[in-house]
Amino acid sequence: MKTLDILTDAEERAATVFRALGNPARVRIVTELARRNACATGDFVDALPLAQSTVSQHLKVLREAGIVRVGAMPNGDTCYCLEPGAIQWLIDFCAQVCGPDCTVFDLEGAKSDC
Amino acid sequence: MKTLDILTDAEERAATVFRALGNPARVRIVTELARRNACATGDFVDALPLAQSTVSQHLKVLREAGIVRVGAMPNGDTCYCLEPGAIQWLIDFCAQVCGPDCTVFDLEGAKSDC
DNA sequence: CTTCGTCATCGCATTTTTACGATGCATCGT
DNA sequence: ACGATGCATCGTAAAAATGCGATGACGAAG
Repeated sequence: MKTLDILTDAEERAATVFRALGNPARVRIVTELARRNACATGDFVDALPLAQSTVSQHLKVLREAGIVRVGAMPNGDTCYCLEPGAIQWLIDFCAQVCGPDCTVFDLEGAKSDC
Repeated sequence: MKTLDILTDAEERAATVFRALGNPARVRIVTELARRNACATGDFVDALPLAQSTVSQHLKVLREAGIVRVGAMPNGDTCYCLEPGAIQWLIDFCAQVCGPDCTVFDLEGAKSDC
């Protein structure tokens, strides 16, 4: 993919986060994580019809996009949590793109140029 | 990519929209569209360091993901607008995933299992 | 020390995405 | 009728993503 260095930092980051979330397995991982607060890798392997190595890859993508964080359970097991603020940042980005109150212009609307 | 039919409809749609937005050029197209309300294809070609055919492809992806809508200017030229509600839907999805007030759990936080 | 359980990473095959030029196809002005 | 203009689509090449088994790393349990 072409680098496209005309983008703002926010746009660049948004594209990265969007891409990371743009996969069914990874969306599921995130929703699962939001629901259960913290999961071991194995939990995702159980919850998804994918091989362990594949799930691990997906977790890596989410980690590198800053959506997910690895930690350790009290018992020492690895665990994944949502990166605090990552989703909120995305929401803020979207809201800002759409304007203050997310006004979207309709083809029929008075504000439209179409 | 594996079908992963365990996903809810919302998750499925979210993954599609995320994927469509997960590209620098397409993020730029959307922000440009939000800023200028309506654009002809040529406007994007001017604004991006990409060939016309490539831009057209990106617009197709955004169309098929329901993020963008084609219409016609008063003078008959084609024009693109943001699909009303598409971004808002995404915001709502994210907000819902995170919980009512987007509570995100920190590794150090009292609510964390880590 | 050895074994087992839990993950990450590697290597590879397949599929998908991305980008481009070429081509087709309307519409507009002349 | 004719040549521009503005786009979409096609065909194709290169790059990236996806998925899996095999392998390695490493602490727990025995």
